[in-house]
Amino acid sequence: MLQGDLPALLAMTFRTVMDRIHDQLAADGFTDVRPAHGFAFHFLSHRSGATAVELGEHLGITKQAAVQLVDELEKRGYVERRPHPTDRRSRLVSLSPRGWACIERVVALTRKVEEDWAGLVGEDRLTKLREDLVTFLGDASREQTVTLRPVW
Amino acid sequence: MLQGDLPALLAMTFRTVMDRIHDQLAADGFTDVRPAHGFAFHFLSHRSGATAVELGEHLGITKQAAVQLVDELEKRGYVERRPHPTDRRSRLVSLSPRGWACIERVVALTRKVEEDWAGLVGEDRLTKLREDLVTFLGDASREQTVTLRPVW
DNA sequence: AGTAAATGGTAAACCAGCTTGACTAAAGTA
DNA sequence: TACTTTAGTCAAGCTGGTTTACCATTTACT
Repeated sequence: MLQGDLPALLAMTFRTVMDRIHDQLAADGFTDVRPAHGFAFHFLSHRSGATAVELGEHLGITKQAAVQLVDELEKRGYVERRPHPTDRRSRLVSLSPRGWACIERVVALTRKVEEDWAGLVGEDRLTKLREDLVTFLGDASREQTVTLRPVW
Repeated sequence: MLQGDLPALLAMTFRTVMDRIHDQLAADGFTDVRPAHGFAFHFLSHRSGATAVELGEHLGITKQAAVQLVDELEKRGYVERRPHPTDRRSRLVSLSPRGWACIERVVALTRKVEEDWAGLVGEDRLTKLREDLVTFLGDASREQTVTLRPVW
């Protein structure tokens, strides 16, 4: 192991990070969150008060699947729903205190990973790595839509 | 877009590469392959003649799921099965000519991606990027098992 | 050699997380 | 006012896995 082409290395590295964060999250009592939830959290943390349809569009899933996901997150106490102020068909979804606590934990754990990596290769190389990835994505986005979504 | 923490960048970059390879593969007539198949192909290309159980272990799925996957790949002409020479319970799975053609195409497309990336940031930085990822994986493998498997 | 345990594969039921398609009710628009 | 669009619901179905149980063969042990 510990070799292979660049795409494989990217996949393994990402997988490793996800496993690590997932495990530590579980140790902190957040046992019922899947990676897909993380993307929902991230979206909701930036625009608190989104509709299920908007969430679905962002995650690249149907509105039905999005509603189902929100149902689940609501049942587990991570999000809250309230009636839309002007549109009586709609309901606004936002993070609950527990949801905020979870995403803050994820941010902290992510930062810790980056610190560890900086310790291994140095701030300088890590910065360049980040820049390079952004460069690749910028190049790709000329012909493809670049999204942050479940990988496969 | 085109920002975010390092794990998100890794995910987006990987996803972008996979989408690109998947699309180009489809353009070459390999329309019925999923990413998970790629891992099976990679495994089989290195040790031609593996059992379904071994494949399952490598992919991190049950043997039943592995057999199902092989059934599918056989039906689509990517792998062949022959009786195991010494163990009459078992059957050996290996890549068919079409399977080989597919994986060779994947290798070529992957190489093309890496060339494009080298063109964007230079051979030198790309090499360092690769080294850094290997470093991260090496570090992680002290406490976790690092595997090349579906990401989530 | 004889028997028990392990192993490769099969069969069937089930499940999660999505999809498609048809629908209701509210909102926007001509 | 009438038509179209939109947010969400309901129900059925699919995919890619899992669990449980099983058979047949091989391997290990005495």
